[in-house]
Amino acid sequence: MARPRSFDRDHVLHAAERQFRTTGYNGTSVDDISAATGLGRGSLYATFDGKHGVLLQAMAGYFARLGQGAPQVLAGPDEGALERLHGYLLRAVHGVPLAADVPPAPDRTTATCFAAKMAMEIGASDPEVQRLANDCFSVVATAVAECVRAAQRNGDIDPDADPDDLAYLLVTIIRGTDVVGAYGHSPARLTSIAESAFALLPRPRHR
Amino acid sequence: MARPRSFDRDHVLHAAERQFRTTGYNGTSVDDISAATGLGRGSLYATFDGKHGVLLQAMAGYFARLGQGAPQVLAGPDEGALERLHGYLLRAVHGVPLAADVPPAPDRTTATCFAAKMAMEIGASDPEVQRLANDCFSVVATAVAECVRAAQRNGDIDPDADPDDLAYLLVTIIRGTDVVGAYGHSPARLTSIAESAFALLPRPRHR
DNA sequence: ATGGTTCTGTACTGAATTGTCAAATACGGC
DNA sequence: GCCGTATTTGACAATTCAGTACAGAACCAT
Repeated sequence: MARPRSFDRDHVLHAAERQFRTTGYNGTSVDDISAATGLGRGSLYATFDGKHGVLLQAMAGYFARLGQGAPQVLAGPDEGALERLHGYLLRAVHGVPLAADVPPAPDRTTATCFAAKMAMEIGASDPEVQRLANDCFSVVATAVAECVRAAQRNGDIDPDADPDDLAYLLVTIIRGTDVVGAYGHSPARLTSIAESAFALLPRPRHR
Repeated sequence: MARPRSFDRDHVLHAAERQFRTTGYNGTSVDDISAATGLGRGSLYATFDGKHGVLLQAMAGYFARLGQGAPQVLAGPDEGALERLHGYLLRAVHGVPLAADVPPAPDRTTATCFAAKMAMEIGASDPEVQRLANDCFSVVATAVAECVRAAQRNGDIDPDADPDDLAYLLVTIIRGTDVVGAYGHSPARLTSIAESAFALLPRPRHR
């Protein structure tokens, strides 16, 4: 028995995420968020507790999408595991694959990992942001490691390799391409880097 | 016949770099720079043309250090090339090796690449920053590629591997560890990632 | 010593930003 | 149809910020 919300919470957070992506955290004012989301200042403070709250909840939403999308893309039968890994690596470079059917890359701004960008800017002085960002890393690394294990079971990756170490390395490479992309390199160059990484994966001894 | 400068230009730019590293570009005010460098606003504007000018010149100074340090650490006889690459990879993870004798790592803030941090924050909307950051990338990648070629000549790396592709991948990995470091991971974890990367380098076919 | 030139520090202005508040509004239950 | 409640809106004050201007200080050459 009261006035209901006139906005969709997830939609607002997604718009805020876009804004934070393009202008950074310290580079966006509350008015920017207000303009991007269509919400007034009052509503922003009442619902999300200001700029910082919007960021935390936007990151939480990103994490939720990631935690659902990454396993969905990487999980599956052992036979196709290596190929799934290959596809993930290539697509991740042009935008974190959140689902199998989601198109890969609009532009570079949306291609980089939101958590990585925020962690790089303010993670060192904001423990909550750092923790949320690391959660995003972990959920992806775990899904990748599981896929590596599947590929090992299928005989496509050297069984002596530590799947967790390999997963950390692969996700590190993907994050590295975010940085290289920020340098202005072309998507083709980033693809080439991802292919090089894939080519170096340790194969079984012989046969 | 006039009053000389009372400050050392490089020293000031280095202090500004530290400030930008810790609070980001948009997170630092001119007063912050003034406090960090000891220079008054007037001098800052007269000498560096304000905040943006300070950033550009600080990045130029970083680039200069990089352009001198990276080749110095990586260049040398073919015999030790692989080991130099190994050492560079391990040390780069804890701070860009600017010279052979410079100690590796104070803390994480100074360990990450200054150019990478600035490019990630404002590179997309600041072509000058993006270009300067990419110059930093290029000068390191070139030195790494040269070292890879040396290792190939010495029979330590598969001669069929493209040294430029390999160099891009290696530098991408190093930049990736900057991001993972921003997530809060321990130096030991970053070292482990670097070791994994080194272990995957393509060795010659056999013998 | 002295004058001219450059540097240094501070005060100032206009704009931007943050967080809060109160009045207006819209909806659901009765 | 009416009322209570939560949302929305816009405005407000206090602070911060960037960039400029100006006056004083320091130095070197003569």
